[in-house]
Amino acid sequence: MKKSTVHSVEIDKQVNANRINAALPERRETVDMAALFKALADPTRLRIVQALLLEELCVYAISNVVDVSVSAISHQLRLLRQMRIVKFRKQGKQVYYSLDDKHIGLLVKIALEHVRE
Amino acid sequence: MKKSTVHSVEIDKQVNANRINAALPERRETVDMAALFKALADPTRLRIVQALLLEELCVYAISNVVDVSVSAISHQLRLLRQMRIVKFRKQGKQVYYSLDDKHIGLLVKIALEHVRE
DNA sequence: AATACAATTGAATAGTTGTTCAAATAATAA
DNA sequence: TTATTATTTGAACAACTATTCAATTGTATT
Repeated sequence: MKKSTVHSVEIDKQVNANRINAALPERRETVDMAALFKALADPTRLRIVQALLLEELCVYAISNVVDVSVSAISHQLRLLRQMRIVKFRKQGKQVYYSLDDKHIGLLVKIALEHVRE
Repeated sequence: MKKSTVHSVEIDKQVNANRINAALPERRETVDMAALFKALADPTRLRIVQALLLEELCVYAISNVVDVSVSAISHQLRLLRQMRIVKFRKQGKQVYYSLDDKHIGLLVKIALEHVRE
């Protein structure tokens, strides 16, 4: 946090903190970035995204690939929809989901390289 | 999940699920990837990482930059240490932290591009 | 209209997470 | 040694998350 002392050492540290903060993204951007990472931070959601990187799939198919109940998948798809990571189109009784973001594939690719080292 | 019906439609869906799963990373890898994203999925931790991308910093300095208590920062640094995202060196009473991962910078860069659109 | 199928929704629940607070280490200075 | 500073640690707590279950909606088929 920050002490209320006013020694020059404290002031220096504050100046340094301000200097570094000035070089960082705005807080709002950092919060948004964290939210993006959070969308990929769950194995179920990440598996959904990985599958959709390959092809468009309906909810039931996703449920089969990920091996998680249709209801749980639907809940997670809602989150991914709200984050605008996936989009969907309805065809008959089915709802087909696909990726709605060009950066996701890159993020997933780099993360995979990371864990394979 | 998966129904116990044995109609050919069900079998087809299962075959499809297997085909897609075969093209995806192993489950263990997906779990590790999700853990990596999770490390970046909190504003406090992400801010720490962003700061360390610029320069090595001691705990107190990080606390000032991020504007979160030293204790909370220390707890988060422990997580980042366990994930091998940061490393540290001790110098006198202070502990200096720096990044220990070459992929992190790229992930953060792409995420920033994403939120800036 | 009635049935079946695909997907969504809301409530409930167990498990997880981030912070605070107080106490404990560790290293240095007096 | 005692005091001071930097950091870590553990317990506690509120807030959040992912799944399950039951009920519901929407669409197509009979």
